[in-house]
Amino acid sequence: MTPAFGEVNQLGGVFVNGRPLPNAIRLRIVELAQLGIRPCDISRQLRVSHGCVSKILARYNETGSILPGAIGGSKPRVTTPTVVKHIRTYKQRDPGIFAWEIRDRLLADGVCDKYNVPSVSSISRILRNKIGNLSQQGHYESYKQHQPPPQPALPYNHIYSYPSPIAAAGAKGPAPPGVAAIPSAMAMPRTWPSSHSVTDILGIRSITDQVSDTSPYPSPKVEEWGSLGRSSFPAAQHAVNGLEKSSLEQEAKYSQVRGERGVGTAPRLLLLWVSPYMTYSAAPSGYMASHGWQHAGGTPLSPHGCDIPASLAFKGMPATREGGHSLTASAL
DNA sequence: ACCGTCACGGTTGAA
DNA sequence: CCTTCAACCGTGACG
Repeated sequence: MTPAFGEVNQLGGVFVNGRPLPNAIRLRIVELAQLGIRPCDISRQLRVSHGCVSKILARYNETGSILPGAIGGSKPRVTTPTVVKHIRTYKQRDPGIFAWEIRDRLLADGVCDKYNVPSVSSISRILRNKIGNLSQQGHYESYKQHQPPPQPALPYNHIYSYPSPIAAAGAKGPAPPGVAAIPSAMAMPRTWPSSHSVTDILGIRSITDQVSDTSPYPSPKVEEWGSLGRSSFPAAQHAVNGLEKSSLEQEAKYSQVRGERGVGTAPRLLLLWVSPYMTYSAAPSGYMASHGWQHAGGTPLSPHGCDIPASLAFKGMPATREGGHSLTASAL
């Protein structure tokens, strides 16, 4: 069951057990790190456990992606790409072929042996799910690729206003075959937006500016996010319209500005007091949706590869709009 | 004080 | 449909 509410960690941050942190936060972690802020301070500011900060940064350094890994599913056990290809061929040649006949042929043609031949039900599923009407769809390369998920149900958690666990870039492990792990061009984005103030970068720059919902910053760079994902980013669209409201409201009740200033140790930082919940605000989804994230939905360029999102060329997350949030910045 | 690592309890989604 | 199970998650604790 998807918990409607997250839990609160020791630092006061909200999280949903078992689910990835929202991209907005992940991104922020990387952004802050690139500003030279120490992980421990990032952890405190964003209220994310240091273990998590550490993990996200490590992953980012390794893969260039801020995205979480792909969750769930399973690798094909018998339904390998080769098998699928053969099945497709059989089906094309004889559209009326039965699953059991396909099975026999796989054996007869030596595509499979009796130990790894797919069951009839597996074959049926393959026909249904992967081959469908065979009119086109020639690609089977990415078994993990989500199909065009028709309006996904509500995302796991309204707290995370942005939709969907972006199926992540297979951020983990070795880059998928054939895909350069990190396209140098985007790998290590040191490109910062022209603005240099921390607040700008952090995205608080203008809560006020945020009113307009198209990105306040017609950033050319944001687009790079488009290369995001090997998988779809299905919910992006609907999220924008659908859920954010409610999630915002929900957040709103949580947000409160903390009076304290915590982080005693980092006098040099500009402290950003963001309600811990703010990061869960809707803004990011709007942001993403309005920029290229939708990529996903459509044509993942490189089905499994393009994990690498990209440069963080980001002009700062729109932190929040809608008044419900508390967000204050205080300098020390 | 900081940070890397990992057990834990959790979710997800293809098979 | 339903169940399995291996993938991933972030936290929290340890060293």
